[in-house]
Amino acid sequence: MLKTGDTLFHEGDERERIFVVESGWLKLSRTLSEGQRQIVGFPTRGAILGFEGPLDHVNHCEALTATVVHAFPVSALIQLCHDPRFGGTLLRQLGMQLGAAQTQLTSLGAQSAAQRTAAFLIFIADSCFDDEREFTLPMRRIDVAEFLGLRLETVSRMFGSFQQRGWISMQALYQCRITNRRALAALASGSRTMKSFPLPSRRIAANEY
Amino acid sequence: MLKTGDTLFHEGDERERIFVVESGWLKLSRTLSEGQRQIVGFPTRGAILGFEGPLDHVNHCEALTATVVHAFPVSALIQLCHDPRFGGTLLRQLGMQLGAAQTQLTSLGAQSAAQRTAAFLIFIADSCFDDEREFTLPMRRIDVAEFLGLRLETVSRMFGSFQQRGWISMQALYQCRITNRRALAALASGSRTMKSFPLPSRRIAANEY
DNA sequence: CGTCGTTTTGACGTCTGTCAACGTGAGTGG
DNA sequence: CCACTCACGTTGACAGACGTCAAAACGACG
Repeated sequence: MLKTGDTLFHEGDERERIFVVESGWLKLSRTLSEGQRQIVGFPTRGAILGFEGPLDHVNHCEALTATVVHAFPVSALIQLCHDPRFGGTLLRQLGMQLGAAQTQLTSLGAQSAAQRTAAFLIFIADSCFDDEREFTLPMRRIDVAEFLGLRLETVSRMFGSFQQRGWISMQALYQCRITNRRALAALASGSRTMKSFPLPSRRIAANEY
Repeated sequence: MLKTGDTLFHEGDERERIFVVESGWLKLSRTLSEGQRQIVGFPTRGAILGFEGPLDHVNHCEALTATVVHAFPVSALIQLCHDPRFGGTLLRQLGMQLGAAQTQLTSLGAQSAAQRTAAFLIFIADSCFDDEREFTLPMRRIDVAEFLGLRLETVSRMFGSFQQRGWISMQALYQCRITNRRALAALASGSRTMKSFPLPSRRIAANEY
């Protein structure tokens, strides 16, 4: 049981337990020698935490929202793995997390700032559907930036462009509604570029979805 | 048993088997809709291949050198997991691969072209020590570039800079010797930047390590 | 020697980072 | 209730790293 801002474990801590997330959002990050940070993921329900290295924790993990996690000693997880009911599930979950990390690799390595931001918005929207098409960003701009490998100013500009084009609308800083999913998806997939959507002279009506 | 250039599986293929690498080098990659590719890793001895997604292969996998892999049906891998002798090892291996992907994420998101290239050279050198301090790059420039999220021209320029500074020397296109590991490591760790190592006016002698 | 694929090198453009100023909203205390 | 502060976000001007495009060099192979 963690509340916003609580740290579950630090980079370099000796690993005593493995965690499985029951509910809520966390952020998993690494720090390079001189202040650069990279967020490697936003674990949520079902994620296995603390199994990325052989001995010590290689990531820092902190709660973004109120969060419930279950703790297991490493040996218990391995025991659990021998149980025919769970072993396969565990392996599969780790496989999924590996696949997700690789997807993020592709995004960081091969996509522009606009593409990454569009993909990110769609991903978050799909993960936390508060309402019909409105959702609450569980993280701040700086976290988005460090996840996407951008500067927060760049993220802010992207959010701005998307609003100008009428693709999203933001009632409050963390309240977002996607109003043109198709355009965002086209951008994220790379089938169109930002420049191929010229800036409209007028504000686009919110019903053009 | 694969030879250079053989494909082990394609992105989108139905997954029938999981593979464990016995020896050799492969490359694991993804293609985005419009021609962009990202290499997500260079699996070698010990790596588990094909477990990154729930059903179909999400990556393309191809041999860079002559390679030996063992194939298992998915169910067999899960059975193997129930065996106390292997379950823990399997989980740990997947955890390691996840950790490696996250490390690469950090590199792509937070480091400069020079840093990534330096870290890559050190990584490869440590993985394939043919000789004392000389090794054969198992992949071409384009593969390095797509792994590091750079253009091949940029990789070529980085190799060039490192040679000019006397940090590496290349007898042939794929024969590399690290002659100043400390400088490369300082660059990779971020404790110094490229600009803080001014270009020498003369060629540096190879014994300055 | 000629061809082909790969790598290197150069000139140039642009995306994104950097730095700085300004805006905004929440919380606090007078 | 309002002034003040502080953290966070937005916006603008500018610069630099890296991408893009094109040509030349290089090595392998017939």
